[in-house]
Amino acid sequence: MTYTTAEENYIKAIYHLEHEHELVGTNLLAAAMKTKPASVTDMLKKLEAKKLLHYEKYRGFRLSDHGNKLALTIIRKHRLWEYFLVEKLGFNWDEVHVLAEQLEHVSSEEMIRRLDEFLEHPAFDPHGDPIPDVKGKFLKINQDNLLSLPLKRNLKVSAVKNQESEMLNLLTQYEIKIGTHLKILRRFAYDGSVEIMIEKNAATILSKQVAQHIYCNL
Amino acid sequence: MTYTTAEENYIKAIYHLEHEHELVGTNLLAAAMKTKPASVTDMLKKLEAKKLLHYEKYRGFRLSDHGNKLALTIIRKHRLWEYFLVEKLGFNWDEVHVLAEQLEHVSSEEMIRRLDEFLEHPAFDPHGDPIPDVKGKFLKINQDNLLSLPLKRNLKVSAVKNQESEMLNLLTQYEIKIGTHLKILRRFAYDGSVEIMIEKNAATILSKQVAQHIYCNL
DNA sequence: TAATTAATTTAGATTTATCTAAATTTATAC
DNA sequence: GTATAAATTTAGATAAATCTAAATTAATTA
Repeated sequence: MTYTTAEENYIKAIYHLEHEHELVGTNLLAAAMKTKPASVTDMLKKLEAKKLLHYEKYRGFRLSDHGNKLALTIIRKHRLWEYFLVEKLGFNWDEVHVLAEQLEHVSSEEMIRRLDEFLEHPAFDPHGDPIPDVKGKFLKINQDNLLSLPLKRNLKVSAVKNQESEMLNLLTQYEIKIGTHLKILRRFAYDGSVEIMIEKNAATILSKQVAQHIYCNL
Repeated sequence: MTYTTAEENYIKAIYHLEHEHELVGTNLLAAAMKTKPASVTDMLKKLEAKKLLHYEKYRGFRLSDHGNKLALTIIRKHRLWEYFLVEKLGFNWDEVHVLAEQLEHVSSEEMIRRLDEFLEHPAFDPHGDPIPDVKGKFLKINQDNLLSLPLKRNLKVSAVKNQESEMLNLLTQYEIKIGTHLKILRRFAYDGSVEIMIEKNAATILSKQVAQHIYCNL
């Protein structure tokens, strides 16, 4: 079975939304895909016909096991290419997401197997996200974002869950990257912003918007 | 300006046909693209609108300077990816053409510049074809195929101009690859076949079909 | 439970790509 | 130079993708 780029992008988006939201509907998916709900309905039917999701009209939809597996192979490809672009070609972590979106649709199981081998089976991509193996398994680490972690503990940045280059640029500005040590000093209820100390530097305040995408482990 | 995959494939095909044939017409191009002449005409108009070729209806067409430049960048991408797949991922030379056809359409000038650097600026791809540099320049070597080269001279295989894996497989069978030394013993007028000696082995006979795609220099 | 609102789907229009068959132009033969 | 053949283009049909607007279903509220 082969899938179009559009189909693959839908499957990937549904996978991510299912992990980020309790309920995933046509409207939410339309917003994520930057298209209209009517177009989403059309695609849902196509994806159901290809057995990638369970779908009952007006009631909802959910990835099938098959769809879930496909999503993981696409995510695997995406993250392996990101790793390649940063580690081998020397790109910055904020430049690779868009390129990987193209490369992930190049289809060859064998090529990805060999790429994985060439890169020596990396477990995490440059943003700290785990790379699924051939079977779709990946390491889960105990991590949470700066809005929920406890104050005054030594934290280490493990992932950044927003890959727009504007966001990643900002983090570079703050000198925050994967592995950076930091401590949460306090939170401001008024706007949700968070005061942190990065490594041994002076304290800085991050907006709620930024803080919620930074994940750390203790 | 951006180009669709279909447009890029047409430009590449026209470039190759212009170098292999005196006259390139709608029918020939249709055959090369495995489509119908009417579809070719439609595309020719699109490519002319994008200033990639000169076109006068019923009279003929030819790549513009701009189109020629585009063709060379696509060929550059294709051959760099082929080199990567063989040298870094360990593919055989007969497996990479199809993959490179997909990778060549991933668009990023910067990525190709970095890939070229990572590969240390290779001058030839795994089939012996020259890789154009950023400006579209490439090394030209004095080579000819086994149908036209002189008898009883020491020759070295410099390129193979047919990248179907059936052909490349056959060559592997004969133990012929880029760099192999051989000598032409005689030609048979009846069917155009060619008797050669490969390295220091016993003599073998190649069909005209095979011999015409093997290029050597003295 | 009926009325209202929100979410979702359907129907039909639009765009793009490609095909077949017919028409046109150019090249070739007599 | 006219007739014939070959190459090319045009016109119109078909299929896929995506949109707008209207219709339908489900959820919410009184």
